[in-house]
Amino acid sequence: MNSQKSFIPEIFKNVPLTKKEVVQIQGVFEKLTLKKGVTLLNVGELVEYQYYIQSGCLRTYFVEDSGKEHTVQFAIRDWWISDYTAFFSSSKAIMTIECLQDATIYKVSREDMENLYLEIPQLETFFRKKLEGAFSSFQKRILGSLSQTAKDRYTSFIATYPNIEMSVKNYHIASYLGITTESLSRIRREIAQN
Amino acid sequence: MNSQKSFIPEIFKNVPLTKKEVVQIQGVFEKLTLKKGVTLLNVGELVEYQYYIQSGCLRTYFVEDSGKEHTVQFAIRDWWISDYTAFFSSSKAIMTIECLQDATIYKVSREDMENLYLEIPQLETFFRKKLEGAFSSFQKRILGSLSQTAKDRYTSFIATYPNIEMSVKNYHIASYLGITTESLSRIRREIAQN
DNA sequence: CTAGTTTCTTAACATACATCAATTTTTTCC
DNA sequence: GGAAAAAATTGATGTATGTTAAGAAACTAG
Repeated sequence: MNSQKSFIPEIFKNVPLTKKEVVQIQGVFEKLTLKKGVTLLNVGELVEYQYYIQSGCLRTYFVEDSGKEHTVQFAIRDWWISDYTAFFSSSKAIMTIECLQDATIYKVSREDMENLYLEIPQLETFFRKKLEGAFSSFQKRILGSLSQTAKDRYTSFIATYPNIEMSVKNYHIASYLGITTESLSRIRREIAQN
Repeated sequence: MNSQKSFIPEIFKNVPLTKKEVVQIQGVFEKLTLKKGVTLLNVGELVEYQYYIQSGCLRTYFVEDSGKEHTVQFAIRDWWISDYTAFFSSSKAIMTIECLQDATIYKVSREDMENLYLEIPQLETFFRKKLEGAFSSFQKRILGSLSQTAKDRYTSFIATYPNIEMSVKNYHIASYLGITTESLSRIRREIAQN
């Protein structure tokens, strides 16, 4: 039945794993295919899973009382996504995860991962390092929001994430940068002119 | 000589450690006492250490070309501090760490920690969970900067970190919130009046 | 291919916060 | 305890980005 190559070595690149370990890890992952527009996680739901993106594009966003949306994270090929604040504390989602482009993803529960860490410590190291990278990115984003104009933040965004820019709407980018779609439009015009 | 109780169980609260492990860990930590005003890390220096705060108050800040300062992190009792982006990648500091109140701290190198992780996996779990918490805080801060007014961010700040507010200058808080000291002053007046 | 819907753009006006320039208050330290 | 330095406050004015409202452009689905 299972003639296709395992996706596990692809996810855990550079992590040395025995065949037995690959099978064991594979057992706790579940494949999902998502259509554009689908909601993967709703506000108020218990967040038990995080998701590895094999293809497609998703975003996590927060909705204010006023109805305004704020994109916290985009994810494309080889990224992970969840409402991490809720995931880490096994609590209820305050954010929504939406599929922006048809996607193939793998889900895994926090509980299963924590159990695997005990048996395969290099998995914990793998995720710790991912987390260190994400921490640095967030810090950079905070610094940007403190020190850069909207135009500079947009320019950095498209330079840093050209693949994301391609697959999302401008108003998604605006809600990630913390500006209105109208302001982004003006910024784009300004950039196009000069 | 060493009649005082080890500080290690205090740092790694809730981590089960044998006496031998405590001694081993203790061997890679070094105690420092800092006077208010001292700079612990300068821009351009290789970042090999992170620091655990036993008492006192420090901050990490970034200086723009224009000279404007942006506080990225405060740290008080039982917090850790570093220029983490540089620390995680063993590269050069882009930020400065400054002592704001006389402090007693413990420093440990990334290399020593990574080696300890291999022998004492529960230390890696401890730091991974710290990192998860820090990740959530950063996410919350990004959401705040996207969705809240300066006044709301200030109110949240003093509610969340009353102990920090006590030990730092208003202009430090302003530079953390991403506003000028003049704006913070107006916000404080407004709050005092109502 | 066309009608309807979604997304993007533009313009006029509003507002939160920044800037500049004093002045007052608080802290430091001899 | 008083002079000097540092920090906080205040007012007048400027600016980046938001808001509202409309229309143009780009998709989507029958």
